[in-house]
Amino acid sequence: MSYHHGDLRRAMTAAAATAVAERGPAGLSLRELARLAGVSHAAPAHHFGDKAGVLTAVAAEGYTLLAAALARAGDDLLAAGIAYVRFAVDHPGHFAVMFDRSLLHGDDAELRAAEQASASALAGLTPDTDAARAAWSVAHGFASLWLSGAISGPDVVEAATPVLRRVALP
Amino acid sequence: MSYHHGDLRRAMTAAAATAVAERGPAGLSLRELARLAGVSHAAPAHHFGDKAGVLTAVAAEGYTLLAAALARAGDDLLAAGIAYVRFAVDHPGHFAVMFDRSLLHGDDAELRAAEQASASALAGLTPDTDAARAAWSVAHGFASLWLSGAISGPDVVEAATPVLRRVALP
DNA sequence: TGTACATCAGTGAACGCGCGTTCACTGATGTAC
DNA sequence: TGTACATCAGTGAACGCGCGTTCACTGATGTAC
Repeated sequence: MSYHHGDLRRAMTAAAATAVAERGPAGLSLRELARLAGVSHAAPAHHFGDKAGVLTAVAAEGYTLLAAALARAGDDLLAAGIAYVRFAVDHPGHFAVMFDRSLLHGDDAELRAAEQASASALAGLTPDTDAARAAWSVAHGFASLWLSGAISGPDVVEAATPVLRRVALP
Repeated sequence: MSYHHGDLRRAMTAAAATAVAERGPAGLSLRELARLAGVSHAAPAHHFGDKAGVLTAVAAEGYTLLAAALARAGDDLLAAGIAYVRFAVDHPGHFAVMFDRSLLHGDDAELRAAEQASASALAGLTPDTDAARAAWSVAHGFASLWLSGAISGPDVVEAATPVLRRVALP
């Protein structure tokens, strides 16, 4: 690795997401992040300013990934719900950070844009607000409970499908 | 206030719940907790051992409160859902800590008993696992999204009712 | 093709701070006699 | 009723540690000529 890392910013958001997935947002420090990325302890601040800056970048990345996953599901409520749960389980570090505004720079432009993208993907699923909220709530709740270990089983999708179907059907 | 506080343990869990509600579990330190309770910095360790001990006590209290709230709802799925959401919104500090096992002493006897109590209150609502999971998921998801600000409105119960009803109806 | 220079990503030493932990202690309470 | 003693809740000084922040720096890259 040369003096100029080349893609340090990306390497650090990836390391941050992994660390958050393992020990929660509380456990992350800029110095640990630097260690994980194999870089001096002052480097993270150079790119992100502070810890909230790092987590904001992770959250923005998360919203972008989520929006893409939802878009792939088209207008099928059940498929979207499964995509949502799968996203949360596959990217627990991103998921943990996305819905905790107190950890983020809420006015960050990149974050806002990414949020907007996934919000409209969600809203596009159904014109009925309550139906959309119900679909979002089950998917979000199931994902959270699964991640916390409160609901468990051999396979997430298999466990989630019958639960999501109770709301997805018209 | 005398040398012996008298009910310091209770005062500290209450202060901890408030602090967690305001700034999240990450923001809490034993020294801050001592300050909030107006007591020397070594006192919290005397009662709880460490930070996880404090949060475990808060979580146990939360599960006990939740079990009581669910019991009051009887076997009405919708009423139970509303009670769940209300509990989360009224006790955000407890709620934030209850579902993050990494913050707790998972083998604490008091915690396990309280969890057991609210688990059986939940399981008693319906014999159908998927229906119970769906009800739990919507309530949990709605409460989480509301607390994060992702869903908002003038009144929680008013907003939650039509959403919960989509799952509560047989 | 070669040299000079600007830019900026990343370094590393230094600092002050809040933290958790330890430990000998002190003051209040309850109990035995 | 009074004294002696055990218990334990809470104190406060001291410690070492990891943290974020600052800042003068160094090395790599790109561009002008």
